[in-house]
Amino acid sequence: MLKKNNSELNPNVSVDCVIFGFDMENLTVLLIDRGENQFPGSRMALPGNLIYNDENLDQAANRVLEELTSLKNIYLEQLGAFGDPNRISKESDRLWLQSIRAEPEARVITIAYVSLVKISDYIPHASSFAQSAGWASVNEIHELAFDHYEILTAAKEQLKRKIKIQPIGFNLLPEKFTLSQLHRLYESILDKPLDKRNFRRKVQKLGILTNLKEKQRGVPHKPSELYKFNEERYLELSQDGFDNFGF
Amino acid sequence: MLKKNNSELNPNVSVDCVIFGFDMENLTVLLIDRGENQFPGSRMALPGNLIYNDENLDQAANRVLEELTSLKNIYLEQLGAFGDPNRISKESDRLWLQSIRAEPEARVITIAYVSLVKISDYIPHASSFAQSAGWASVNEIHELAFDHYEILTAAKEQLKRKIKIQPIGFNLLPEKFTLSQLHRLYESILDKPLDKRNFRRKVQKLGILTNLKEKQRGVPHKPSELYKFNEERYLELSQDGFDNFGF
DNA sequence: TTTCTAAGTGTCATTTTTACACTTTCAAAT
DNA sequence: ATTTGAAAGTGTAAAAATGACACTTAGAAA
Repeated sequence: MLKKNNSELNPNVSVDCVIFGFDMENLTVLLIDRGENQFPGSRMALPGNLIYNDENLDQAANRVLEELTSLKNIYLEQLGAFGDPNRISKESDRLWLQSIRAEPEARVITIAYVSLVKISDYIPHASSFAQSAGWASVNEIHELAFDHYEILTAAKEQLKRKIKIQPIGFNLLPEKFTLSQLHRLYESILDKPLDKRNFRRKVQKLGILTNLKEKQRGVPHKPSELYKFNEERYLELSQDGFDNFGF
Repeated sequence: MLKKNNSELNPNVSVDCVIFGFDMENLTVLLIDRGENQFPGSRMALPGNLIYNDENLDQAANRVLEELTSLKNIYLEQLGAFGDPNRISKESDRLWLQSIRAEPEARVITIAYVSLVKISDYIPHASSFAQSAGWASVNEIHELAFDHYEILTAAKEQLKRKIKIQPIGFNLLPEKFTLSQLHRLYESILDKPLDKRNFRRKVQKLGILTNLKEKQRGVPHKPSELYKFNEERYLELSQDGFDNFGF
């Protein structure tokens, strides 16, 4: 194989996944740990990998997501491309690439994806080159490998924007959930308090929740009623331009 | 130079630009013409080109935009990445690539950008490989080269979404414009009629228009007052979370 | 039976939205 | 000079949405 320097190579293209979860307290994101000693300061990274030559970008993201979480048919949406020529040139990042990539010096342009998963469905397990993987509270993260912090920030903004317009938040909750859980989810994504009564009124008026007529059990306070997201109803309403959750 | 087939090559990465204009009647988009005979059905394409190895994606988009329109400091925003392995495999598209690319068989992943320009500022001229370039009414376009029609569709949707939230529409109008022109612009982007009085009330209440106290001249009807976009005022208002144009 | 905790509930004032039709001003034509 | 055509510009009332606000209830645990 011919050795080339990076200016002779075409760029590599990767996908990186911002996989959000919700632990009933805070918005969380799935990170891989690159190991204790080698990468001081930014051990953690978003999961991602190079794309295959015969798959499209969505397929690549789904594949990487499945390799990481064993989850299929998950909400997944492209965030955008990140391609600064220097995005991989921090010394610790270069060392890591040397250990995992065939062309460690090549420029890497990455396509970021955002995914929302029910945290309960996810069985954490390390992937090939991650020493471990796990959830971290989004607002406790201040540094990540490469430009992943920038990607995470953009993902949070996209999520804020989208959740006001489409009922994607349900992807983060279990099948059965309480209005209070939904309320806390919106507060943690929008990062501001929302009035309880106004929130409930608004959500209920949308008409896309089914009251399961079933109560929480075992909680040391008044038990909440359980609801589920009514997708059929949502699709009906979507027909005639229903696009505002307005929080 | 070693000859490689496409599965041995890393992908090429390009930028394609969806450059919107407004001719006071309809939303338009800048297309290049690949020539009469060779590419029946889809002569027209979005302007775009391969990125350089030492520039980031935004720089590449700005460069390509300037090469095409000689315009600088233009509203420009990333739309997303399009990377289907077959996006360049239509026969007519392959022929064209053979005439302009060093690696015509390589997979090309493109990063699409959306740009808004004042049509009056643009002096159309053909670029290196375009026989000509010019504006086309967006809703008269039904086919384009590669996956460019798909990109255009996504760009229209992004524009619809954004114009409801940020005052980017002003980028499409001349410095001085009438409320009716702004009204028509919004109608043509949102592709639905908007009530004249309600539209005016809403826009005026925003407080980001300066009335120039100056009238249209020479029109065969009551002349309109002219306005300009007040950017300073907009930035002030943006401070405390002003983000809804709500049309 | 008391205590703790979160669930659940209604009203009123303000703002926003929607629907709707006639008068005004200019240029061009007669 | 007068008429005509064409778009500019203007107000109101009813309905809907929003925002602010505090007490009662149901269950588990002590």
